[in-house]
Amino acid sequence: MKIVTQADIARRLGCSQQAVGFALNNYRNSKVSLRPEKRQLILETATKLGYVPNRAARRLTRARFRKPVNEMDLVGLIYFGSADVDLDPVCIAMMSGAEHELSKFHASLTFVRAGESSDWEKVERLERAGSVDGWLLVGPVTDEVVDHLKPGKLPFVILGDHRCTQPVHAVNVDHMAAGRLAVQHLASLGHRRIACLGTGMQYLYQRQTLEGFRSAIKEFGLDDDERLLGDCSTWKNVVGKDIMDWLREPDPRPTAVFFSEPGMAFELCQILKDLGLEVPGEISVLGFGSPFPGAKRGNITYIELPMNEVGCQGALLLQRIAAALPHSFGTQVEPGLDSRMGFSEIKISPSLIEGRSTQSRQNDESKN
Amino acid sequence: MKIVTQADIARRLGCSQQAVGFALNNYRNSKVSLRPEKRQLILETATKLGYVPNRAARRLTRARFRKPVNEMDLVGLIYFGSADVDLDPVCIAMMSGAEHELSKFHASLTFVRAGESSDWEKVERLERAGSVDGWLLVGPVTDEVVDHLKPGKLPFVILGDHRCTQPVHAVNVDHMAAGRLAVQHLASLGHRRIACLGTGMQYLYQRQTLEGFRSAIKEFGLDDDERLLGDCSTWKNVVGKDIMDWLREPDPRPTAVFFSEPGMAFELCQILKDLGLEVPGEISVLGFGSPFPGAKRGNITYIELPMNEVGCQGALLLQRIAAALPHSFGTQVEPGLDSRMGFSEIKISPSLIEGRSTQSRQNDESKN
DNA sequence: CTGAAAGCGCTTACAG
DNA sequence: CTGAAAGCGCTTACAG
Repeated sequence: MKIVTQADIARRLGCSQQAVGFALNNYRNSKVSLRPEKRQLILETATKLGYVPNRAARRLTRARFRKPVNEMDLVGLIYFGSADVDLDPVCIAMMSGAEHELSKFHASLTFVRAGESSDWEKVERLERAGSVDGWLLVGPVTDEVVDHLKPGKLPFVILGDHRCTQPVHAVNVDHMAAGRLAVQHLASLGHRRIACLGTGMQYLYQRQTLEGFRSAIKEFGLDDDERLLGDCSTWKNVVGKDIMDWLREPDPRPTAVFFSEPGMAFELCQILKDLGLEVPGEISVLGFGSPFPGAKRGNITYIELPMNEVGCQGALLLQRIAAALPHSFGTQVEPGLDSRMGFSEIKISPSLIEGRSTQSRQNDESKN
Repeated sequence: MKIVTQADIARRLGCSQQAVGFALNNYRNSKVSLRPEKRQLILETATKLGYVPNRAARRLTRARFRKPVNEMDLVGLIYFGSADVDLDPVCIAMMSGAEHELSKFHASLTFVRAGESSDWEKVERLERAGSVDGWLLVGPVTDEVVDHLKPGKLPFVILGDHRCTQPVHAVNVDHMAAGRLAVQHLASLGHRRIACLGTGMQYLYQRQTLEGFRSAIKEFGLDDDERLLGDCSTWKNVVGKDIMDWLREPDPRPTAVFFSEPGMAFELCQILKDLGLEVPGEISVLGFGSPFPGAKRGNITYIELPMNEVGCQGALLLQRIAAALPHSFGTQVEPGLDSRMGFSEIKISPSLIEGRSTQSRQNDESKN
């Protein structure tokens, strides 16, 4: 594969190499001007010859002018997690989304796994080798991690749940909204007694989901009964046992259950069936999460957590931060996005995917 | 972060920049020679100042001499799979292994998702931008994919199962050996009637596993009974139903079941329990796969498919192929690894992780 | 407005 | 043996 250069195009058209570079890149501070037709001709020739800017050369030139990156072409995704545990599918979904978004502006994503502290060397090497323009962080990111990254001066954005107390750029799913959406949907179907079954309050997302759930219950004036909030953290071991006990407890029984833990609603439906409860006839089930095994299989209504979208937005935010860094020349800095810029905490709204597990009886019959 | 260059080191020591480059890289054809002490001094200074070779500059220099890569620093992993399906954990495990191995020689891995044909543009752009040194391919790789990649002249290695008919460099788990290992382990525990439960013969790995299983059954002179080979492709819908029927069918009943599909042995144990069969008292269970949810939870003996290792070995193979490409100068080419080199099909052996689901009764009691 | 030049950091070829 | 130079492809500053 022959590498096509700006010089090749210039030779071909009998113009200067600089004119080609200018036509292709629109150097912001260049005093060069080109007639539109000529510009057009250059662009056409470039595509015809299959010109792709050489990343290495660009990078090297950047180094010369000690100019911070304003168009990233390589973003590193640091995955924090021990090497002997399988990669979290949620993190992988975010990675996938980020790659998709980056590819739109011809940037790519480098995967870096950081399991132990010695892996910081990898990260630092990439920074020193000048081959990465910014970082996306996924996993249990702590203040310590952030402090480690700051001296490198590269922009970074945290994707998903994290454990930082200092202000950072971050993108995550709006878990409060998810809890609220669950209630809102079930309430709109006429339910007034809605149960919420989770696996504890250990993680922030669990507390946030529950908070959203409870505030919506109050807001809509539904049954605010403590006994409707269940915990099934042990269900993995004793399949169904504790859940059955809990389901028998509240009187009257709820007409709908929101299962606020990703991906287990399918099993819940089985258990309800075993208990002799018809879904959705006697009890509606609303699931939660993405990726969600069994959602299609069981045709379950669920709240989708768009983790791909978190990755996409993270990549975009990183791009924005980079574009806002001060340039070496006098271009106007995008207002509010330079060093005085506040840190962005972007929240992505969940959406609801309708299945049959929340259909009212009439609808169910009319469709059969 | 200040970038430290060879020139910085040279200035500091009052020697030539070329001497520094030579000390650090051992340019193979250079006529330069250095006194060991001087060399040592340079290396020490380099580490003290935190010197890391600038990738972009290296790449650019490579372009000058039109020399094929012999030390890769950026490998692209192309993941073939539709964008709306979650990433396969098996592929992700291979990616993780590859990244780990690459990081050992200071190379990194770029993730490229190719779901539709338009994504070829991404791949080609990376090649034309000169920013990738080789490819690792995961997913349903076909001859068509390979043909698409060949003109780029970059070395590539396929990881895991694929659908190519032409000779390629590939690394995969040895599924035949997995089937054999299952029988061997159970036979060594005294079992003579071993069942094998899978989910069909659709995929090559399924046929291979079964082939290994059957050949070992014959080899060890165990019960070679067709009825011991079960299929539960429908079990996802009708939990347990068909499997129960099948388990009742052979008479006498098997004393052990090898579940030849990744990751469902835990559920199988539940079903056996429901059937009133004690594990491992009345029937032993041997699982299969990696990642394997529930293996630890259920303390199940299983055959581990080391997908990480597949990734590692793939990265190493790619490195070897690159190193064997002809150089522009007269260095000896590693024998048998240049263009006349055969294509490598590396098979990684699975290993067995012992749990309690295959313990004999005596052992079980003695441990309680 | 256009063209020639400088130089990023590196590896190699060439001259003393 | 050592040193100065060439040049990869690009972006920017400088001169006509």
